[in-house]
Formats: sequence, C-alpha cells, structure tokens
Amino acid sequence: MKVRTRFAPSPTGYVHIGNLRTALYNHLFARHHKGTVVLRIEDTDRERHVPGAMEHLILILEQVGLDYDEGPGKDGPFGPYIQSERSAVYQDHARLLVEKGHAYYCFCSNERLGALRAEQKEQKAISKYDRKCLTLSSAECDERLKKGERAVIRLRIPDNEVITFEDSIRGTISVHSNEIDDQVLLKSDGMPTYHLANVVDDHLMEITHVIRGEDWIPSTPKHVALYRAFGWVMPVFAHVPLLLNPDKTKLSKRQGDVSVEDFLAQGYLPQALINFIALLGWNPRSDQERYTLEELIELFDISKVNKSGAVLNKEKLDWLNHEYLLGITDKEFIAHAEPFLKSKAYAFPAGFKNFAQWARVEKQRIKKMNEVGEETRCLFIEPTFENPSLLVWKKSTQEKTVVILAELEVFFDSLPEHDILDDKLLEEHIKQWIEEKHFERGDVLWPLRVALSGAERSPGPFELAALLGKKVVCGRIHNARVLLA
RNA sequence: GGCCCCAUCGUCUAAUGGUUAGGACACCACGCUUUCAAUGUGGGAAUCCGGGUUCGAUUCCCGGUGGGGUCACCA
Repeated sequence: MKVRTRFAPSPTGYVHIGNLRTALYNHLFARHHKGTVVLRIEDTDRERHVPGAMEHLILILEQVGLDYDEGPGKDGPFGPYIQSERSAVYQDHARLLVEKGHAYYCFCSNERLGALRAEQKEQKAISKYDRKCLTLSSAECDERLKKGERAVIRLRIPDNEVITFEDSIRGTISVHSNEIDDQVLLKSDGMPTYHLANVVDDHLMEITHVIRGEDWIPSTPKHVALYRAFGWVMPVFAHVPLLLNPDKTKLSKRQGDVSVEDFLAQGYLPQALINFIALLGWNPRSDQERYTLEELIELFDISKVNKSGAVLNKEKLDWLNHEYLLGITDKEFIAHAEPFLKSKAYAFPAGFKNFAQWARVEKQRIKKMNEVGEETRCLFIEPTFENPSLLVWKKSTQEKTVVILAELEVFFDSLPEHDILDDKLLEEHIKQWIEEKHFERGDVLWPLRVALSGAERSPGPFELAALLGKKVVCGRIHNARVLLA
C-alpha cells in the first residue's frame, strides 16, 4: 500500500510553528516511505476566513522547503483540495448517515444548547447534547426543513460501547462511548464541521496515515465512530506531542513568537528551523545535532516520536542557527543579510570590496540575521566620540595614547593598502612593529580598536581595519588623536 | 470538575532488567586575549513518590502525586 499523508491546516493568517512541525513529520514520514504528501485547506469556518491566508501559507511552506504532491495549485486525482469547495460532498455524506440511522437532524437553538450546558455544568454532569431531537420522526424533520427551519446534523454515538483505536506513538487508546457527545457534523449554514470534513476527506483522498497534534486525541473516538458509521477502513493514527511554552502550557502567541513568519523575519535560516523542530519530540538516537532534510527523511521513524510535550528552547535554536550561519558560503550569507541591512538603512561604503572579510566577521558574531550589521556598525556609520577618554586603555595614560596614535597614523600611512585589507597580514605587521617600538600591546591595540570602532566592545582592530581600508583607518586615527589631545 | 494523555539534568534528549545514567543548549571556572564575542579545556546538574514482580527496577505492573490536553454549529 502506498503511503499517503496530509497536512491539513486551517488558513488563519499565519503558520504556527507547531503546525509546521506537524507538516514536517507528515512530510518526513511520507518521503521516507516514498509516499505522497497532500496539502488540504480546512477552511470550513466562514467566520474565521482570512483572505489571502492560503496563498501565504503556501509561500511559507515553499520558503522552508517543504513541498507537497497534491493540493491547491497542483493537480491531483482527489481534488478540489480546498474544503470550502467541497460542501456538496459533505452534505451528501451527512445525509447518507441520516438515512442509515447513524445521524439525525437537530433543530435546537443555540440558546437552548447554552442553557443545557450551563445546567449540566452546575450539576457537574458530563457536558453532552441531551438528544432531544433524536426522537423526531423523519416526516416531522422534512416538514420543518421545508418550512426553512435551521437545523444541524448530529452523529448518533452508539450507547454502551468502548471505542478503541491504535496510535503508532501511544499504543491503544480507549474511551467509553457514553462519555462522547453527539457531535455536530453539518452546521446549519451547510458547512461541515472539522470532524465530518476531515473523516470524509481522509477517506476519499485515500490517506493512509493521519499524523496530527496530540490535542486531537480527545476527538479521535468521534472520528472512529464516524468511520464505523460509514463502514470505512480507518487510517493509522499518530498523535504527536505538543510544542510547549517555557511554563509547559501549549505553545501560544501570548508567550512569545509562534509564527513561522516571525522566526524567518528574525533571520533564522529555514534549514536551521527545520532541523531544530524536527528534533523537538523526535530524535534518531544519535549524538549528531545537525541534519539535512535528506538525512531527516532517511532516518525518520514515527514510532520513535516521543510521547511528552517539548518546550521550545530558543537558546538552542540560536546556537543551531549560528552553526548554520558558519556553514553557509559568504555569498549566501550576504544574500541573506541584504534585506536586513536594507531595513536598517545600512549601506556598504562606495567601492567597498572586502565582502569575504565582512561575512567572516559577522558570521562569527551573530546568532540570527536581524543582528547583522551591529557588530560592524562602524563600517556603515561614522563613529562619534562622546567620551574620548574611552580611547585610553585601562593600564595606559592619555599622554602615552596621544603619542601612540600619532605613531600609528604614520605607521598605517606607510603600509600598502593590500597589507591592511588582509587582517592576518596586518596583525603580523602591527605586532612586529609593537615589538620594535617596545610598546605594550594594550597601549596600542586598545586605542586603535576604539579609534576605528568608537565603541567599548567591537571586533578586533585588525578585522576592523581590513574592513575599513587604508584611507578611513588613517582618517579615524587622526581624528581620535586630535580629539584626545 | 469529567474524560484522555504524559513523567530522565533548568531545557531538548540517549540508554539499560545489572552503566561512573551518555550527548547537546544554557550555566560556572580556567586558558587564549587589546574589549566583546568566537574558540579550547574542565565542572556542577536528572531517572516524581509509594508499593509489587525480580537475585537485581530508573527500566515491567499497580496506586498516588504532578503537569498537560480536551470537553463549540472553531479547527
């Protein structure tokens, strides 16, 4: 049997990182088994419909490199893949269940249902529909429907049974049917609820494995009852653990970033993000920390997914992203950095050529792209010296520093540009010069670095000089000396 | 509250019926060093509790406790 999985998000306007992980696991599982991935849009809630959300979602999937075989924008034998375009299918199936006696029309008003719920809550009873409309004759139903009365169709959950299903991650799960509510299948607006649409589509689209979040476990028995009512074979279920806030509650927007677009906007690399979330709840039993998507596909095993939820540890993501940053080429790094620099209005000086040097310095010092440019700020913005005494090293004096800055200016003036643009070469030259002059390293290197950066903390003087070039270096040393003198 | 799920360092996790319970992030110390990073070396840090099975349990079973999820004409 060919494996078919599906990613079935509801288009709410942004992609939750937890949903991305679910999508990833569906993807890894299907690709591992040489199967098919279906993207299905679950947009049956008209009130929550967000225009453009689907297109946005597809774009995000593309950005993180998760492709799919069937779905919106792609042909496939089981379309359409947008549920709002399939209402007739669900209506037919709901009516079929009514005919078979597995479902029934319900005319109860929201007011009555609300009151019922309130009463049950007060009596600490199970919150369930009381089946008032179950006994309505079909003639009466027809008549009321003909009159235009609004109705829903409810699933008739069988009495006094234990409903059981196998979960590839958790084993056997069973619930007594008397605990389960007669779920609404078809809403009064003619749209299906998640439960109906999901089961009908999974069956019709021949989905073999349903991989979804743990929060669906409580409603899975309803789905099982539905499969039985239809007389269909069930797919394999796998409920993956939730992603958690630091306080262990379900990952929420309130407690930090949860949307994939936020993570991307902060400058996490897609590969790093994928690598990171893949390992949140699953791991291939090895000490390796970095995996390509291909490796993940090769190693993925749904039965080895953990049962307990995983707190999203941002520090580790930062570390991993830094690792990925170190791994990409200078060219890639610059391409990624460009939009971030632009948004800060940081432009390279005219004629700037030492991009490799710049990438090397930045890569080493930042965790994610939105930090880009801060470490080499002095390349983009002329430093100001509010406090020139910063130029004096803690073990040195102002007089000494003024003299050294003057000497440095002469020294740099004597060096060919080429020797300045190579930080390693420059370091050799300067260290040799310091020895010859019998200076203290700190007496020279601290003021040089501050003169170039204007900052208390910055990359080293050689790295900065190589970035700035001879003319700017000489100019800044000169300015510093004048300021201090 | 009912139902369901879960339980190894602070966090992500590995392992086993017998181990000094392993790795990673974070943290701390030291080294390098002109600052801050990066980096190198080292360190502290966990099997929720109570029974049972067993020669032996962190691992298997039961109970407790704790945490979470879910109880819509949302998905």
